[in-house]
Amino acid sequence: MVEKIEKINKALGDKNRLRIIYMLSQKPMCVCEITEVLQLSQSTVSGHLRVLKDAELVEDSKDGLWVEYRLCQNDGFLKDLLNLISGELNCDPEMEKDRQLAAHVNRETICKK
Amino acid sequence: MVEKIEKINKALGDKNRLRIIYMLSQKPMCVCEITEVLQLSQSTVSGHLRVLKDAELVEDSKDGLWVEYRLCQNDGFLKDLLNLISGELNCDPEMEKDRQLAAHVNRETICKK
DNA sequence: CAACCATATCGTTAATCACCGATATAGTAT
DNA sequence: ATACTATATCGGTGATTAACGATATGGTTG
Repeated sequence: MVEKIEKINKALGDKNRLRIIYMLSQKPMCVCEITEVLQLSQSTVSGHLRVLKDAELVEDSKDGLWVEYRLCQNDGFLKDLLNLISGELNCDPEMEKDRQLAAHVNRETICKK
Repeated sequence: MVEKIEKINKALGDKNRLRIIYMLSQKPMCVCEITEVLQLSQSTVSGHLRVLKDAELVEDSKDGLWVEYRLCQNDGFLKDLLNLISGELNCDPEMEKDRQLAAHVNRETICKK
């Protein structure tokens, strides 16, 4: 349906949400880790994740106190789309920076203060 | 660059622009023909086309009095993306309706009054 | 059960956006 | 040159959106 595609593209039409998608294409992350990398308020990040989840680009699960987010990979169309976009973002230096930060970020360390 | 992808997805994050993209995936069309199918004001359609052109999803050329729009197909990423989305839209009954209207619409007829 | 924690939701604000009618533009035809 | 025509641009309006701080939620731990 058009509305579905519209919603997906709207969700992907924001830089910070693209940053989230790109990081999640590397590994699942919890909200505090994503917040740490993006340097936005926790409520803003939570809002972005809601938009991505509403568009069924992302799904979540509990890990103790944390909520872990990961890319939805069931649908063929979605998988193709996310691969295409992640592939394109690979060349971006800003994404490279996020990727390195994301690789070293740790939920226990972040929340231990 | 992220900004480029962001702009493309923003452009595709609107139902009427998706309708335009889908019609153009069938054949090039001029503004008055697109306007006729979408049933929006001419200025609104012109605005949508500008957004699509700014995102380099679409290009235009003159045909006498008319301006004809077509999909950009040079870039590999863009081609893949547009194929993916047009393919998905194929199953949508609303798009099917647009396609039929678009097939029978004629610039001389529209402007002959 | 009480305190605590990570995350979600709420209320607000400033910015962006879709839409329209009216007008400007630039090319064609008379 | 003048009139006409298809399209682009302008100005305004109501709706949506990204951001924040403050607060609510609901599960975990003491």
